[in-house]
Amino acid sequence: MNLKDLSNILGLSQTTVSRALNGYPEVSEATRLKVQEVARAHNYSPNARAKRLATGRSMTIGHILPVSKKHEMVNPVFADFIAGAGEVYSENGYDLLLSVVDDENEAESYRSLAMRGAVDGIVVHGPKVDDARIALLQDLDMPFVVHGRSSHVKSDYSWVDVNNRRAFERATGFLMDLGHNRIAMLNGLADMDFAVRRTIGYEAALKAGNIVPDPELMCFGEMTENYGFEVCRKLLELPDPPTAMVVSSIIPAIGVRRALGGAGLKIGRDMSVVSHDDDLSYFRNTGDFPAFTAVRSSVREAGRRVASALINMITGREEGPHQEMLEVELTVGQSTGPAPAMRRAMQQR
Amino acid sequence: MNLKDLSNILGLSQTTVSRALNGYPEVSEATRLKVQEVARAHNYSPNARAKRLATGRSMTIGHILPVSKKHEMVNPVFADFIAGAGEVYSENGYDLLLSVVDDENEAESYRSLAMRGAVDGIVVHGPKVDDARIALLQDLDMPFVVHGRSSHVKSDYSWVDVNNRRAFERATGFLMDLGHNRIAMLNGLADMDFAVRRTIGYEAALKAGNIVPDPELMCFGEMTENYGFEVCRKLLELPDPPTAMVVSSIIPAIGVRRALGGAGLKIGRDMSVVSHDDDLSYFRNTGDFPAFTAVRSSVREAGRRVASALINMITGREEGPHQEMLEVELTVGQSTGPAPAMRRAMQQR
DNA sequence: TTGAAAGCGCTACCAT
DNA sequence: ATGGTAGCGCTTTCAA
Repeated sequence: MNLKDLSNILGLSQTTVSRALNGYPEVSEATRLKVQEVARAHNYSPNARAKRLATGRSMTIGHILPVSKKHEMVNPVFADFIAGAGEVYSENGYDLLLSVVDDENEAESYRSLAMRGAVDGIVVHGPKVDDARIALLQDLDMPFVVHGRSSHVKSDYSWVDVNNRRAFERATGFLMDLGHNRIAMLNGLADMDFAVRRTIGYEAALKAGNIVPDPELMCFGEMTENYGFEVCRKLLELPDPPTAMVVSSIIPAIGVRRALGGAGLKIGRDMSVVSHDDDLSYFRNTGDFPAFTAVRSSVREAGRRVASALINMITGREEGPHQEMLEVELTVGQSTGPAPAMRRAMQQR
Repeated sequence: MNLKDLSNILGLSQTTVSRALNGYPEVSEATRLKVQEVARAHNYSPNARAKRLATGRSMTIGHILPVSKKHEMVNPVFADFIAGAGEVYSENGYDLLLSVVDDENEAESYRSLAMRGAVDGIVVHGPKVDDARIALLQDLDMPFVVHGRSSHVKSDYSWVDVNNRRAFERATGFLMDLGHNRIAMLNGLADMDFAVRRTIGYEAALKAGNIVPDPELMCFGEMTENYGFEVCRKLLELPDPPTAMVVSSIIPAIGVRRALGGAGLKIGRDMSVVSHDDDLSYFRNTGDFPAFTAVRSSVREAGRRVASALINMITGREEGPHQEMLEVELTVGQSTGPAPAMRRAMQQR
């Protein structure tokens, strides 16, 4: 059942039927209702391929997922983000094109998507401090929104970012309020933009309390469980080990817990830990970490915002670059509530 | 730059240029080289939208990711699978359409994809024991391949599955060889097909050793860390607790470790654990679990197989239903090697 | 308010 | 081996 068939059945022209179905104003209400009814009755849905050619838009947003050759855990944040973006796409009739490429061919993949006209816009994931993809997409004249930012890129572009600096400044300050002055930071890879911003926040908090950041306590690496484990072990072996740590994600935080357990230590008693993550399902309702805190960043919400912004740009509903900062809250996520000292500090903030 | 422009530049017809570019045999080698050269020089790539309309194929495979309303961890297996499938798609010029829907609207989503002609085929994820999607897709006349199977569906359909039954039979048998006779099973949700097959394997192994399966030791649930934790705690409180367990995934296995740790017990010494999972990155190189074993099921490889099969079906390279079983190996994944008792058992197998 | 017809950019059939 | 041309199924002018 295509438009021609449908219009024949209705005894109307394809033009009118098309207009009726697409909400054009110049169709009489009677006709519109009739058309809609018959369309539904015959289970008509317009052919997406034809529509795309005729309109010149693909109604598709591209997401590129770079997967490195070396086995790297696929970022769990990615899935959450996609879920949020996907919601918005469905609501607006967009499809989501997911391109899995190994990171060497990444540029080629963007280029192909653009030149083939396969997508109307692209979402950039995991920006580096100095990310070449931004210039590439500008060059290709492809609408895009970055999830995060790229500090060294000076041109104007659209982004939606979480306030990573402030999140880590608060997390660190929170621990300082508890009386800590040896606070370690377990961060992501040093060339990632978010990692740089988190470092800045961490250092700012320390400096505000007249603490000189100790390079020995500042760690960078891929955020795996084992990374958390190894780094925590090393930190514990220092002559003057930290008494608290801010951790970039729940995954290394699991490793931290394991390392501490191995040393007979306990989170919330012997080590205060603040983890920056959205997904607390690993720890939720366990009652195991009375002093375990989390910074909620709402990756899923970020996905929604990025998708909306991009669609608005594409459809011209929004002009210049969309730049949006999402603030995060510092929450104590455990059912048993925070330890007493922590609760006191919380109330001060 | 479109085909018309390009053919004008070349002084050839669109037909010839198209043929040259698409590898048709009736073009002279000289022309072909010339065309390819000029195409490259002018950075020509054929418009995907036009191509799709003209050929009647969308060169796109759909994956539907159902996300339930209640916060559920997005299955990490999904990402691995997608990575494998994505490779094959790239190699064959297919795009991957990812549709994120809440599980109530899932059927509608399949229907829309089919009727709009947005995809040439669909991959079905996470089949239930009795999965309605199979009949739906057959009804829609949409080529599809199931990752896994649906035991209660009697019709013939294409699937690629891991031998879950055998994996759990071997894992359980392996533990029995170590002398265990109280072996718990931490399985996935009971209505998932893979969970049923794993249960069958588990029971078969026990029965082969004249052990009557104890319902108290058989647990089903969503595979979260907390699930592993809670279940393990309950198991330890039994009058006659298990001495070993087979676990369905690495995530609950992490919870198991935590529960054991809380009780002063250690994997490999006080509790033998076999976990069925692909991703050992949580534990790799830690040397922490000399007796921790894993069944590698190669989800990524499964993604590749499913994608290839589907493409072969679509292009008619393969006839009837594609049904493929992937075997798994039982491996001791730790750098420190298995504990002595385990090593002995391994050698017998 | 409705309809006829010209594209959108490619493929594929039928000629030559 | 090469070219002319009729679609693919829709949208969108332009005319009525």
